[in-house]
Amino acid sequence: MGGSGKRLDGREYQVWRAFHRMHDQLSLALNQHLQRDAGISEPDFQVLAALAEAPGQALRSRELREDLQWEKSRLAHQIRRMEQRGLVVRDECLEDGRAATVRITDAGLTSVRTAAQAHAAMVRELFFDALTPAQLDAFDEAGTAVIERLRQRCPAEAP
Amino acid sequence: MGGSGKRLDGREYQVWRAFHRMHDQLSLALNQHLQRDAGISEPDFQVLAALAEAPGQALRSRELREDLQWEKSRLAHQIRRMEQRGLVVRDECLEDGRAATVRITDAGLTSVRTAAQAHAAMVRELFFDALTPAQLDAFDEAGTAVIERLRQRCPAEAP
DNA sequence: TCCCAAAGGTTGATGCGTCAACCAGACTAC
DNA sequence: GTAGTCTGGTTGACGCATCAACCTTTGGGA
Repeated sequence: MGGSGKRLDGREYQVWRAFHRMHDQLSLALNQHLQRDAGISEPDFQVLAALAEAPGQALRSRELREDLQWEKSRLAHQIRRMEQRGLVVRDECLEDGRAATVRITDAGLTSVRTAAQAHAAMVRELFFDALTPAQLDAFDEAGTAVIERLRQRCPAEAP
Repeated sequence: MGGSGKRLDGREYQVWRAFHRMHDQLSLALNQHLQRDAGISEPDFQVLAALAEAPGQALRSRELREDLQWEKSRLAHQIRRMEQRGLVVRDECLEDGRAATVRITDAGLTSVRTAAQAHAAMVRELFFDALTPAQLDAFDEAGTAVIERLRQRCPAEAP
C-alpha cells in the first residue's frame, strides 16, 4: 500500500511511460543488431548462451527453463523453431523417459560466438554507459525489490 | 566510453537479467489482471486510455502513433483487432484523404473505465510501492538517459 | 500540366509469448 | 500391482510486434 491513492500522479505516470519506452526501444535496438550481426534474435541468444556455458553444452529442458525463468510452452516453441534452423538439437534423456535434453550444434556455437562480443558491447553502450554508478545500484535494488514483491503478491504467476 | 571492456562483468550481467525478469514478470502480471478485470490487454488499454483522454474522444492515427510511440503497422494491426471487437471505430478524415481517425466506442469507454482503477492500483502495488523515493528518482533519470542515448546512437530506429 | 517524391495507412508473412488442453513416464499409496 | 496423481514436455489457437511491400493522396517543382 503506501502511495497516495489509486490513481497515478503525473510524476509516476511519466516514470512508468519512460520505463516502458526504454524497455521497448532497447529491446528493439538490440534485436535489430543481433539480427544483423549474427542472424539470431534475443531469445535465440539467451538460449544459445545458456547452452554454450553448460557442461557438455547441453541442458535438460527443465534446467534451461529454470535458468531462463521461462514458461514451459515458451521454451518448447522456441526450441522447435531453433531446431528447424539447425541451432540446437533435441534428444531423449536416458535417466528420465519424459525428459528431453537440448544440445547446441556447431552452427549454434558459431552464431552465439559471433553475436556475443557485439551484443555485450551494445548492451554496455546503450544501457550501462548511460547510467551513473548510483543509478546502477538503484536499478539493481529496485529490480530485485519488484521481483520480490511480484513473488509475494502473484505467486501463482511465477514459474 | 566508460565501462571496462567489451564483456559484461558479473555485476552487470546480474543487473541486466534482473531488469529483463522484472519487466517480463511485471508485464505478465499486469496483462493477466487487466484481462481478468476488463477483458482487455495492455496494448488495448494504452490505446483506449489515449483515446478517452483526447478531445472528442478520437485521434488521427498519426497522433495516436506519436503519443504511444508505436510503429505504423503495429498500430494498424492493433486497431484492426480492436475494431473487430467493437472497442473502436475507424472513419475517414475530411481534411486529408489519406488519413484515418480512430474513435473510441461506448463499449471501449466502458472497458477502459472498468480497467483504469484496478490497473493503476496494480501498477502502484507492484512497482511504485516497491521503490524508495531515491530509487524512483534514479529510475526516472536512468530511463530518460537511456532513451536519450538511444535517440543519439540509433536515430533511424526511433519512430 | 505533369511527374515525382514524400506522407498516411494497410496488408501479409513470420517470429514471439500465453493459455488451455493434452500425453506419457514416474511416484505414491494402498 | 494397480489407481491416482504429479511432473516433464508438446501442441494448437490466438494475440502481439516487426519487416517489407504496397496503395493512395498530397504537395511541389520543372
